[in-house]
Amino acid sequence: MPKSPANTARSKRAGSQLTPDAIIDASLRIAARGSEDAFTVRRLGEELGADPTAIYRHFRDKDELLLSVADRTLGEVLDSIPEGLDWKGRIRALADGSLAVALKYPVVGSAMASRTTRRPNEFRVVELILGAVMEAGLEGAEAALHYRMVADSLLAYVGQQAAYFLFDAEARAADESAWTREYRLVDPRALPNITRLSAELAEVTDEQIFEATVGALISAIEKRAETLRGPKRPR
Amino acid sequence: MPKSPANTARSKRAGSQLTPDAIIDASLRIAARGSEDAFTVRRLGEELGADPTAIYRHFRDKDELLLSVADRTLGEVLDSIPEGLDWKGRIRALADGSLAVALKYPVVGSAMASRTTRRPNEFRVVELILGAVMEAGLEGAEAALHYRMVADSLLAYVGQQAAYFLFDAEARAADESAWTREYRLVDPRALPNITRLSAELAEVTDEQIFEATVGALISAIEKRAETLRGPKRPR
DNA sequence: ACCTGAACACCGTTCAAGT
DNA sequence: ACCTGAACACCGTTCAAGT
Repeated sequence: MPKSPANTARSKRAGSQLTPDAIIDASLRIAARGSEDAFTVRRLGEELGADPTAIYRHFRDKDELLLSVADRTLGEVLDSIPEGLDWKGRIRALADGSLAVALKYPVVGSAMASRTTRRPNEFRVVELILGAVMEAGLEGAEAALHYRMVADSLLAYVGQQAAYFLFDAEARAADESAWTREYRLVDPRALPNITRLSAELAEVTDEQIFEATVGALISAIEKRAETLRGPKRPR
Repeated sequence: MPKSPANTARSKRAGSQLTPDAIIDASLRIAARGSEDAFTVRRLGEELGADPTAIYRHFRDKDELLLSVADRTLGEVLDSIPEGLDWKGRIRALADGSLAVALKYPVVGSAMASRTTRRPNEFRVVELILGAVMEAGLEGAEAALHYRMVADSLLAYVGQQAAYFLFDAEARAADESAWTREYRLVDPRALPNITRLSAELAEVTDEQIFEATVGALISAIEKRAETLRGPKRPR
């Protein structure tokens, strides 16, 4: 903050002072551009108006930067969850928020899906899911197991969606036409089920699939809690 | 097959004749080495005893090669499913087989989890799952939706497991210690659920999680079929 | 104390040249 | 008709040199 005459106009030289937060901000701006802009160290330098290698002064390597970026996006997910929901509502809100944020920053969502960030917001998510499964009626090892089921399944699903979203538009269109076109042209003798359902297969939407998946996870928790609560009662 | 004196000893020059199948075989050999050996075009050339760029004579690019390799591994999964199982058994066998094969060839499993190969064995897998959900009692749009739920969830889960397996041993160990160590050192006031369950969290196994996830998918199908079959009957 | 820029060891892919 | 090998346009990261 000493003399530096004007650090607004030419941001390159004078007011450089890179900070971890500024680097994370720039990373999110690039990530939000999806498949239009690769998330590279050189691109990041450009976005910051600094030398590409400057970030190594603030993060050990690209992986550590990505973990920090991921934790920030986890914060966005947590902020999107309203207060006062019951356990099912909280899990649904977490699921919807995770998908939305993963599709907003697809590079982050796809790269971090199989990772553990071990940063503050991750702990808050764990706490949230554990609270939900305990409110549902699970305890101890059962609560821990079902937390992992929800967390791992959701993260995997959302990560794959983000990875798919990262393809450029042409590659995605080719994949999608598989459902609408190629499944209709299949040998009816060898593949009778596909033949019979080719029209219905083309009409399933991503939203329906996600809703069914999240619903399956919630039902599993509910059912397990019921079984443990009243093991005597016949069905 | 003309003169070529000896194509056994020095496989490099004489008996070159690369074929797509030979390239896929070599790819699987490299993929099976997991994190010990990167799956690169140059490594593939080495494994084949040929110039790295020779594969471009048989595959448009690395992505197309990977899709072909993936379809071969799908064949391995299908071959591992025994005859005569009921629908639940077939889905479980498919799930177990997919996980096993994805962990056997982690590069393939992780790269292909968000893709559609549109090759023969993929159609056979679709046919199998559709048959299972129809045997469970679902039809039309419901069968199509639940097929997608099973396929997408399973593929995502298995793909993430494979991606995680691709880290080298040190990085994995660091991630695992998070469960056993860092969760015990958390602020009990801010994160009471984690504090209470830190011991149980450390003891959940991957096998339990996968079993719970697959069970949740099967239960969801069963429950939906029940609801559609007898909509009148009260619970 | 932080940033720069050349350099290194990698990638996937193209293309003229060989046989 | 297929393979070779130099070359290109990229990567992430290191390190001596600048300020």
